[in-house]
Amino acid sequence: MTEDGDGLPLADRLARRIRALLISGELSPGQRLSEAAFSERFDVSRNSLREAFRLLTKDGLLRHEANRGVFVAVPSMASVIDIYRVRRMLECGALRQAWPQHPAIRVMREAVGKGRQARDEGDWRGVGSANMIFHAAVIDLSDSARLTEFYERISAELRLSFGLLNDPEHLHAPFVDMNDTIATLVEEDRPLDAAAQMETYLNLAERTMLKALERVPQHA
Amino acid sequence: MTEDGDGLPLADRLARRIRALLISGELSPGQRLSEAAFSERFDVSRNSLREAFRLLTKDGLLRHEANRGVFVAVPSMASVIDIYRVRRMLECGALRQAWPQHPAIRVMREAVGKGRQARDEGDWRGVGSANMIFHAAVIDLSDSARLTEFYERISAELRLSFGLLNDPEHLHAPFVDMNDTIATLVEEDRPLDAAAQMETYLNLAERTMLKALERVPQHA
DNA sequence: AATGTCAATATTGTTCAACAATATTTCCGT
DNA sequence: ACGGAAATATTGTTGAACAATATTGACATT
Repeated sequence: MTEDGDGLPLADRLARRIRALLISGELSPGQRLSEAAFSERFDVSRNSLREAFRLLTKDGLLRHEANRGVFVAVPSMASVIDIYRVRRMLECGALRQAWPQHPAIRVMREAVGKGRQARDEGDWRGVGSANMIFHAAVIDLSDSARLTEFYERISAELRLSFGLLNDPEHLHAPFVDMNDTIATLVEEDRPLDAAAQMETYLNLAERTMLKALERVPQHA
Repeated sequence: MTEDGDGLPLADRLARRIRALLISGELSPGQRLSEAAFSERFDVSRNSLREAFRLLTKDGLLRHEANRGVFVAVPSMASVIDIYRVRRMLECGALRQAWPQHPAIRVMREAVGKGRQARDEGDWRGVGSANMIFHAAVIDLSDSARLTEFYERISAELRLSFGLLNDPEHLHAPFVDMNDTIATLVEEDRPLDAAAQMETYLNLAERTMLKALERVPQHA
């Protein structure tokens, strides 16, 4: 189950591990990542670590300041707004041209089920996770490897923002039913309605997110 | 005028230089890029070069095979199809929500002018260049930094495919007038028509591209 | 106490040399 | 011509080194 990516180069594996730390919130936004400390921690050379840092910087998860080192990116309102702009473009676009027998719809439907169950059990983390799966599946409707990869990056960046919030998982809960509606609309071959519903969803989610972000103390 | 990006880290500057070689066709698809040869050529260490290679690999311009090295990516029909899928999503999406006073429209209009002039002078390279500017400006209509950056990557990848063709620039020429039409539709606040026109454009361009690619001998 | 200066220290940026692991080529016997 | 083993070259990764830049701390001045 735990695919470690053994064949991949060290830097890629490293990047993956650090990414996991980032989205799980074990590294806080703004925190400085010392090359010496991390190469020690992961027991790799500084050179290999630097390659990994570069990848994550390109993904927008780390920020690089010349001669000062790399820092965990600090999500801003601007970045959240931009990310939701991207999501509207990609997710609504994918839905609009969706075809009702597409295999990804099965994944969407399963994610809705998982989300509902998790919500009923009060498992907020599970709700969030099911939500991620749902929206990734929506992107898969477009059948584009490049869009899927790009969305992964955007999604990781958004999770960084969620990490700032004190009570992040509750945000997802109200959206389980909207996912259900969207899935149903696609299944019924009403792609335009599905896209419209997704736009409503994303606008609401964006507002909720920004509102929650507003009352986060420091952006330092 | 020649912004060398002096403040940037060496690896980034290197990546930029190599990228220029790639899209200008000085490095052919499939070609192997020896670490030793290139670190010699650019007078940098192997480590720095490897960092640059990693960035370009992430951009899809290079391919990395374990213990065998990096190669210039060989564009396939599949990649062209995927890229045009992305372009339809992004460019049509950007047009659909375009607002007639957006500053990017000025850039689009200027690009149309440049393209027309270049075409009339038989400057096919200029036509292609103007075309690039036009479509990048279309993306800018979305006001998303992340989409702009993503499109840059996609665009570079597509240029790699053009490099395979024997007579690449002629492909752009017929599209100058379509760009004009699209710009006009946006100016007249008919974003849906503009998007529809763009879809026609992209479908046609994709077919043309695939047809031209079909008669390229080796894909080795 | 607050501030500015300058040396001492730590960190990043980059290079180089080394070696293990893996590919590629060369050579040789059949 | 062919298969296979030895020789060679390349990548993967490490460690140390040093220059350039940033941070810290001590000290003197106001």
